[in-house]
Amino acid sequence: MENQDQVCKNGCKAACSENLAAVEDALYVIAGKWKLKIIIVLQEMGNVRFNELQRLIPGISARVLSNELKDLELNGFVKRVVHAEQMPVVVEYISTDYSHTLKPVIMSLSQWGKTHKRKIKEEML
Amino acid sequence: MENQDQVCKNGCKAACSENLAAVEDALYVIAGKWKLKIIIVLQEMGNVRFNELQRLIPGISARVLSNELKDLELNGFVKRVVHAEQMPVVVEYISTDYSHTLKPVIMSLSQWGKTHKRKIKEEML
DNA sequence: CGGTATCCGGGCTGATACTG
DNA sequence: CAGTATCAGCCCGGATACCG
Repeated sequence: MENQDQVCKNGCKAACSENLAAVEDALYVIAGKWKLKIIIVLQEMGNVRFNELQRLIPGISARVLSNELKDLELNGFVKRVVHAEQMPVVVEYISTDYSHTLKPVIMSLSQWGKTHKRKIKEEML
Repeated sequence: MENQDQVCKNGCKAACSENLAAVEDALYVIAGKWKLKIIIVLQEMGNVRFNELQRLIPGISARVLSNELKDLELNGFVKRVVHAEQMPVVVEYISTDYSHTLKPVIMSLSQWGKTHKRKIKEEML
């Protein structure tokens, strides 16, 4: 029986580390306080300018927003569009098609966040 | 038409900030480099002891693991079980029922992580 | 408007050593 | 085994000022 147990545990370890690696890969790109939030806002609002973006995401500073946007652009989640025809220059950020592959992740997180908040509130009583 | 645009944008803002808040609530609890990983391992392995847990999660130090586990226990994701009958004392950590409500989140992240990795690999060529 | 440069403080972290 | 204590470094991120 000890043997059976061991066999099972080892099987679990394999499945486990596979999942672990996949989640790690995902987290590597979208982890952090702001990345997902920026993606959400851009997906829902369409095209957004820098300062408006900052206003829509409470608490983020210009420097951090700027850095995050560069990162997101590098990873193909965000496109930076410059309208040079206007003065002063207008810059807009839009979400890419690829960023929409994150929809399931965002939905499940949002869903869980809602039920979690409900649970917390009930516990307060 | 400018008006229509404005109406739409405002509608989006409402929906947006709702989603934003929900995701924020979720991230508040499970964000960070380790939390989800610990939960995954515990869910897949059943009961795991401290040092084994550390081995299963490459890169985590004892101090950090200890802190994360306390956090997770406080938030109801993990149960700490002490088997006092044995010497030296055996401590096991197990995932709670509530932690299983995160399954959809974990699955979507894992799924996305896999396809993302595939995409990255293709881009390398 | 759309950022960047610099300064600076605090917190997280790894390393190491230690305990019951 | 299952952690905790201490310390030093460093990176993140806020505040502020500034630029085209």
